[in-house]
Amino acid sequence: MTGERILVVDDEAAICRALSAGLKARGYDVATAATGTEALAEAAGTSPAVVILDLGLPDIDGIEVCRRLRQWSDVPVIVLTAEGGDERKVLALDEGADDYVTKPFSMPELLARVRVALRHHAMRPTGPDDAVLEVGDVRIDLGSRSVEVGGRAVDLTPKEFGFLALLARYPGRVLTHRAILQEVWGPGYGTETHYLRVYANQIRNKLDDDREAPRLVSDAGVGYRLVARGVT
Amino acid sequence: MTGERILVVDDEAAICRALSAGLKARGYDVATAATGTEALAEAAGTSPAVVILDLGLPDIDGIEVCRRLRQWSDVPVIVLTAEGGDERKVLALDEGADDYVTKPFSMPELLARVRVALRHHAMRPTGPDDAVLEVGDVRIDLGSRSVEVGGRAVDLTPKEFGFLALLARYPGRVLTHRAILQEVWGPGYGTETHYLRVYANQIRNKLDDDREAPRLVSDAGVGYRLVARGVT
DNA sequence: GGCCGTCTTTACGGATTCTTGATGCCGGAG
DNA sequence: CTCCGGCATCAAGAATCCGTAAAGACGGCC
Repeated sequence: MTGERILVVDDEAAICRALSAGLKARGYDVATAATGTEALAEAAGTSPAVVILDLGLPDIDGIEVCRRLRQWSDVPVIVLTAEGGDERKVLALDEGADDYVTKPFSMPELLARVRVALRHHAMRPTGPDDAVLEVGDVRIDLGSRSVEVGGRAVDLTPKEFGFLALLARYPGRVLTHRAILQEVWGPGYGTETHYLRVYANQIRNKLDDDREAPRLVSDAGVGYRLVARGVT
Repeated sequence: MTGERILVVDDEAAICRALSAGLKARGYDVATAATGTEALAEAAGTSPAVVILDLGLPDIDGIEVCRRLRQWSDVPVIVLTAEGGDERKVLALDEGADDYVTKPFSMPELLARVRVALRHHAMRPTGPDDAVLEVGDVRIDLGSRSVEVGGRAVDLTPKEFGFLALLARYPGRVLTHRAILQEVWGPGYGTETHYLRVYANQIRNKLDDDREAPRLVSDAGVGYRLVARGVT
């Protein structure tokens, strides 16, 4: 098969089959998973271009799957579920899902949404799922959520890691206060720029950053960016 | 603090109002348009971060609006409509829409989808925020917010950078005092032309500009413009 | 219940940036 | 020639932003 790889996650075999058939007919390469753990393993192993995810999984909650996926990958996730509750919907979207379709769904529509997801995927910043980011001597492993600088392991808290990993995805580029807050802390944050000062400081301490030429640069009134050591 | 700008396009005033209220309550900056031509003009003029588009417009078909928008902009478009037909849905998504919500819709869900759109837009590599502008020997990197003239790095304050970057976006063209003030200082400013003299002077100093043939030219009584060195 | 790591909040000093006022220059209008 | 408006320049006070430390709040874990 030459098409993009799509991972279908659903515990009902009938739906899995129906989706697979429809997707394969359009030339996609389909993999399936029936449980959350299976889905995460599959995603890590085969790095699909799109994930179609049912929320009603037997082992892990679907939203939790989405959250874990987002920790190391930005593969587009289309949630597909029977539950119609607003809350779940909003939660899923805020936790990293890119789209949300309720059953019963129409196959043409789903296919169109898959195409949208692939379109987004195609114009992504860093190449295909890079689980390890490197900026200068800072090495960030998104899979194991570990960081080392110059070979020395550094232990960061979740928020610190999110902050640093976000900046590392766009090396040298300024990310605004607002963008960082909304991505790391979640929507609804956007004005608490004070958190950023506290965390930037903590990160600089842990990275053993030079105060005169820090790797984590702050642009007054705008935001922060991460640069290789010694570079502007 | 003013949030992201969102353009709402709908010919029913009631819906427009409802959407505006909900969005403004979340801190967004909302513009509205009731027709397709209006929408396209508004989008070109104010470059919103997201467009919410009703398909049932009086003049141009919504999908056509979407298509034309895509010819020069990659702003996320969320289609919002009463029509439930699959074909229209698929067509809209394939013509560049990023999401499709059918009425009646739930406000929390729509807001969540707006957040998804903003997330995508913010993380875009080659957005309008990533260009490198060059005017003569002045090089302006909008991504890292750095400036260099003739290879020498120049460090500007946020307002100085905003001033210079704005002029550089329209090389050789005059921007009026009012236009510059409103763009860099924000709406509500427009008469404080004195700021411009101070900042124009500071910028000229930092660029090491020749007083006889400055790169940053002031047109008496009108405004300022940026030209390549030695050119009128 | 007590312990511990993490997140949130408060406080303050110092540096940068923005604003504002004063002064001098120049060219055009009266 | 003199006055006046717009511009350039300088300088100082005000406001803002950043860095830093440390204490309180919260939640998970034993």
